[in-house]
Amino acid sequence: MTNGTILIVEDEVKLAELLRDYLQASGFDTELLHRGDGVVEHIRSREPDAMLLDLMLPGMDGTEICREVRKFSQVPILMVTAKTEEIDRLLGLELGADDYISKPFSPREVVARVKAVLRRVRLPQNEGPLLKAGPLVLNPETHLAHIEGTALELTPTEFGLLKAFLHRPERVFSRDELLNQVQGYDFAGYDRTIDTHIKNLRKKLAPYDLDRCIASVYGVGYRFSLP
Amino acid sequence: MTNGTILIVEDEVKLAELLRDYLQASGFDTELLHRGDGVVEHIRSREPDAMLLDLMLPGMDGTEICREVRKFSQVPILMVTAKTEEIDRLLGLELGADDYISKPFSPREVVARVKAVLRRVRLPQNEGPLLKAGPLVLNPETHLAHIEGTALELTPTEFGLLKAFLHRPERVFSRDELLNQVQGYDFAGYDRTIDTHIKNLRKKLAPYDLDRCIASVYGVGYRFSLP
DNA sequence: TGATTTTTCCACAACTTCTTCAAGAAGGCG
DNA sequence: CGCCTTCTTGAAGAAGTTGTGGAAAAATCA
Repeated sequence: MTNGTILIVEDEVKLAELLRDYLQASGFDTELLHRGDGVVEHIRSREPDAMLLDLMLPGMDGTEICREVRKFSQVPILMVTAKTEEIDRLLGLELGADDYISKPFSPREVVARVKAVLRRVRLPQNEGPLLKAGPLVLNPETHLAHIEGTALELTPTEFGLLKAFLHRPERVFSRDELLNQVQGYDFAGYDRTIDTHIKNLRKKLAPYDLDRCIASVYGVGYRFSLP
Repeated sequence: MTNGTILIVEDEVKLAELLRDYLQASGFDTELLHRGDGVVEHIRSREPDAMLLDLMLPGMDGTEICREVRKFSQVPILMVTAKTEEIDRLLGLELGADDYISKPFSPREVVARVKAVLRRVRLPQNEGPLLKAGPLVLNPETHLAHIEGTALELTPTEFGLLKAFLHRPERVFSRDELLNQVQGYDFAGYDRTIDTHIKNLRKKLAPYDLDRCIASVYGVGYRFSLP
């Protein structure tokens, strides 16, 4: 299995081959181009996973390539420039590159940054621990709740309740357990407080006909289950 | 704040003290050892940020120290040798040192090379690729922020906040997490300091209509998300 | 050092959420 | 069916959280 394919666009052949060797040693496939013209077509047809793009190229300028590619692809682009000072200028151009590396660089560093960019790009895909039940989706990380694409506005307590329920659907929770879960500590007050929260939660779920998913178990507590 | 702690291992006391003075003038903390034995233990317990290591030492040889240290630590080692010709031999030994300096040297040069080594070592940790969200671009390496081509003036704390946010958009950060992220350590004081920074950050983002990207999540913390 | 920037702290207002309570509805049981 | 217990629900005050301007303290720069 390969970590991905990296396109190297660099007119200094020796340098390009050095990068190729290092990237291959790290488990990447590589493709080499030594001129700027043809790069855009290459990306369109071969669809590499990332591109190392030298700024100064015969045939077609790196900035131009970047702009063209961004019209149709979000492929990660790492721009290689001759001088550190140039990076600020390039940033101002809003080319849409993902990283800028100035020469001279160590190949090891380049590999690290390619990996970093890929990691970042791929991150959003492997989603975190989502809690789902039918059309209902809870994301503990973002503290957002959705039903069929529309956001559900929940208070912290309501969110905590639903989280507990979705974590163990069908299971009956006593009021004490729910309070504990939601407050993080033992609550000494009125022991029917949770009823009110359940009420409010049901009200918010009602428009989606999900309020009846929260069933009360007489003398015991509450249970969440899909119809 | 100090730039780091440099361990100087050099048996000529006068020379060692000269180096110490120059390094301290450049903002480094220093530790001096005049014998080879005990260096390995010193590194293990004190964990300096880099070491200047003379080759010829009473007690334990520099090459031997280098090999021992490399068994457990990647601390940057700058080897100091009596003759230029020796460097080639040392290179052949594959000691794992990061730089070789031959006597006689100017203290100024040594400081420069210490800085260079530290920069090289720290780079991969500190900087990552560009952080982007919509029109907003953060460059962790240069500590510059841009929106639509114009620079955004941010204080270190504001930059750190935005960095944390852009690193994980959508995710909710608690105030503790944000403080930690920004200060690098646990902060015990007023627990709403972060609110003020958020306030200031929002103010700076407002001209671009990006202030509403920072949403407060009641009872939890703050979240950054594009509209 | 003095000037400037940055960070921290505070207090008040505005706002959101939580808790409490009481009355009525519904469930369980002989 | 009666009686008792448990649940639902609306309303209102209590409690907690956040936004904000501005001042004090600390750090940084020249």
